Amino acid sequence: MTTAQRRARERARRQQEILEAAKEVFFEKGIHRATVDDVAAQAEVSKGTVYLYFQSKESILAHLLLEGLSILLPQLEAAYAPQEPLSADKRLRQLVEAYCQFAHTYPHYLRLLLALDRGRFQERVSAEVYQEILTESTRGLKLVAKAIRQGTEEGVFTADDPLLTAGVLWGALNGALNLMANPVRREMILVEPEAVFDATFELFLRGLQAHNR
Amino acid sequence: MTTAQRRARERARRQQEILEAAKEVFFEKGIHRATVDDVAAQAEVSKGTVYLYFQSKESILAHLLLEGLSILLPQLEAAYAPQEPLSADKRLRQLVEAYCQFAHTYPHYLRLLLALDRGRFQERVSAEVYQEILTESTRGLKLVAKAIRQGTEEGVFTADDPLLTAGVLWGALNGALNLMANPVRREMILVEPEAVFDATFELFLRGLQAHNR
Amino acid sequence: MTTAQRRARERARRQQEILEAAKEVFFEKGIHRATVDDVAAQAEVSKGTVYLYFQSKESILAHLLLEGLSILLPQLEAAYAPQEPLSADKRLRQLVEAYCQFAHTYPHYLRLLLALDRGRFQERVSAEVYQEILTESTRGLKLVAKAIRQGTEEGVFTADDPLLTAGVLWGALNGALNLMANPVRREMILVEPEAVFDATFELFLRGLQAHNR
Amino acid sequence: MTTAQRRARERARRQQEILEAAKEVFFEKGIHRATVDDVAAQAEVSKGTVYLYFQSKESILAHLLLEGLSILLPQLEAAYAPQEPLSADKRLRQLVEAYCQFAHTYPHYLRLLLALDRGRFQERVSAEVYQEILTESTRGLKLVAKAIRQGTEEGVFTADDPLLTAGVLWGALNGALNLMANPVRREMILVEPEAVFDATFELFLRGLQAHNR
DNA sequence: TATGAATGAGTTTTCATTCAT
DNA sequence: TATGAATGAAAACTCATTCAT
Repeated sequence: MTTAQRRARERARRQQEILEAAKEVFFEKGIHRATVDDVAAQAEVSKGTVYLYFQSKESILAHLLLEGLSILLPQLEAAYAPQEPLSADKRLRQLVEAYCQFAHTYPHYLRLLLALDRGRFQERVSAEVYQEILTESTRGLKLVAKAIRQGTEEGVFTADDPLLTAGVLWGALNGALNLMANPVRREMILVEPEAVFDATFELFLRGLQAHNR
Repeated sequence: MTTAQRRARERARRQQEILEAAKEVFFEKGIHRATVDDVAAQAEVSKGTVYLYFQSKESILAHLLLEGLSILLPQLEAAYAPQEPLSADKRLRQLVEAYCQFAHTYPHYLRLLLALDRGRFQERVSAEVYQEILTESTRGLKLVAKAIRQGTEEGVFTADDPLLTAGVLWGALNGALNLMANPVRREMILVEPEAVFDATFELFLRGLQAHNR
Repeated sequence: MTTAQRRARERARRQQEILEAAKEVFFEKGIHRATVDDVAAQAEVSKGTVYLYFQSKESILAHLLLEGLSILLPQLEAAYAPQEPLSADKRLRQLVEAYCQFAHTYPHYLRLLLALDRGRFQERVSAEVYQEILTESTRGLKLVAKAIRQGTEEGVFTADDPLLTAGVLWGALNGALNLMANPVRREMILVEPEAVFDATFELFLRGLQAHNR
Repeated sequence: MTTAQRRARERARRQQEILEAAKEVFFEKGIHRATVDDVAAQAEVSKGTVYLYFQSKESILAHLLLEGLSILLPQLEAAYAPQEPLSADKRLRQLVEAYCQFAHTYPHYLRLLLALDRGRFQERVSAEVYQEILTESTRGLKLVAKAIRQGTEEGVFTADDPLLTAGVLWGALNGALNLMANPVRREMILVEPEAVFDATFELFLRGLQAHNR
């Protein structure tokens, strides 16, 4: 039992070490250019060992993604502050601020989240991991939806389908982030990235509040 | 003279054929997985011929992108309808509908546009092509900004910086499209893609119109 | 007849133009890196035309080589000065000086001559051209041999086989030129190229003159 | 420890095997026409494996060159016979004979040495390997220079700059070898290669000994 | 469990040469 | 005679993944 436990802990630690190395390498060289060799070298293990802990390069990516979500979600939950008596407006604002903060503090994780599309995750990743990514992502979205629902119940927001509206906000914010992540498009807009992010939320909020009409 | 003309036409046609083949292949296998070999095979020419018409794989992509823009832009311009006396509201709505229409009719081009980020275009593509992409993209955005400016001048919209606001709309709509393009996220929202797109615009418009406050 | 003549002249002129272009391109980009396309572009003709006048890239090279020889040989002949009453010593010295001069004035042609080995001339070039290269090269060598023979007849040189001795001189001088053409070896010797060339000849001459044992 | 040692030995052996295969292939097809695929096939390993042991095609060449030098140099050193009391004349003769012997026994390595010019070694090869080539080459030349210096000190040779004179000899001998390596030129001289080599040295030696005048 | 050697298909790109017009 | 589009065989190099030890 004890041995089994130590084994499991050892294994988890090693996996974490490799993940840490992958993070460094992926973020520095870019996901495409970084090779599994690079990851192994950075983790100071052999390439074979990497494959002992992860079934594929994509799988490493998926775990990294999960890690990003595991950072983001507590922050969103804290921002939502379920136990405090807060206005829907404030709640939403705090959620968005938390996301903005996350985008700013962990640009690499953000890039991963935004690029979620890319990899052939579904094919190359174990069903559990894929499921977990889905669950975690949804959790975030549901917090937003909950804040919106609160607003509609309090009569300050107008939204028929809170989950859809949360999706709209989520998409719009990501759209803003995506837009400004691209040099071509940045040349088009000519303001700092944050301005677009903020403007997006303000506009969205105004739309949400415009209940008459 | 006639010979030269025919030559030029032949050349243009062949280039178009290859582009068509590339479109097929890129859209079916995905940009990453499709190879120049695939393109050549699809176009029923040799690989060398492909390189006779395009300087690199990225260049093919860029031309495809340009083609997409050359479809989208006239539609946006028609939607804007400069010569007609239209309300800003209507103009904006028509622009967004045109974009939605485009997204629906040419999902492949859309994917290209949304994926613009990827490639290292700037490095692998002739300066002219890159410039053209930038110019064309900007033209679309400026139409949107113009409609918004008209609204502010007419007192129906509130927007300090029309170009920024246009960027917000553009980003938000793309965000919606992106969101729904991803199976993971589609599973999260549980409505059809168009609904998110429409909801995004309606919310944005309401925000724009909420001039008091 | 006249028409045929003009045709022939036209053809010769065109061939010369292409050769000129090839010279420029080969010497600037290096023989390996220069392509037939480059040559055609420089000559302002189509690639097909190049192949109308030369059977292969190697053939162009061979003709260039021939051109180099056609510059070098008159100079060697002038240096030999058959009609003047000259000492063998002087004659030889003049020949070597002429070669040194040529090496200095036409480094590109020299490179071609020294690299004669490289190409698969014999296979890719018409028998006539190959024969001509051989004949021309031999003519130069024979001049040197003649000067040496004169010296042995006058009793100032010791050389059993003048042609062999001429070959030795020729080889030694080329060896010196080759040696100094290479950066690795230049770092080894640490003097200017000309010094090695001159020293080679002086040593050779002394050896030639040391007739008493 | 033992494992590591065996690994290292295994690795060295494999590298040697590939080098052996490369030698065969390069020497048979010529350096230009031989491909890395050929080398891999000859070594009966995959192409990837070749690149596991050598960073580039040029690098293989460099190692081959180094191998040739590692054969030649001990023979030159033995020929110099530092501990024996020998006349400079004899020493030099032995050095040249050793070189001739090498040229005869290892014509392929010789070809590599003579063709050293070609490749862009400096760019494609690790600095260490390049340095080593330079060092080894220089060592041979210095032996020759030392013998010449001994001769000048003993008053039997006349040479202001022994290193330069050694370069002259080295260049002349290589020139002779080069000359006879080429079919075109061999047809010109009409004697066996060795004769030119020997004649070169004899003439050089006589020049060196002609101290009066 | 850990290693790292081995794989080999796959990638983009080049270029001498041919040939229909 | 001149054109230039088309060819397609190479070529060098990469890298995710496997597997014997």
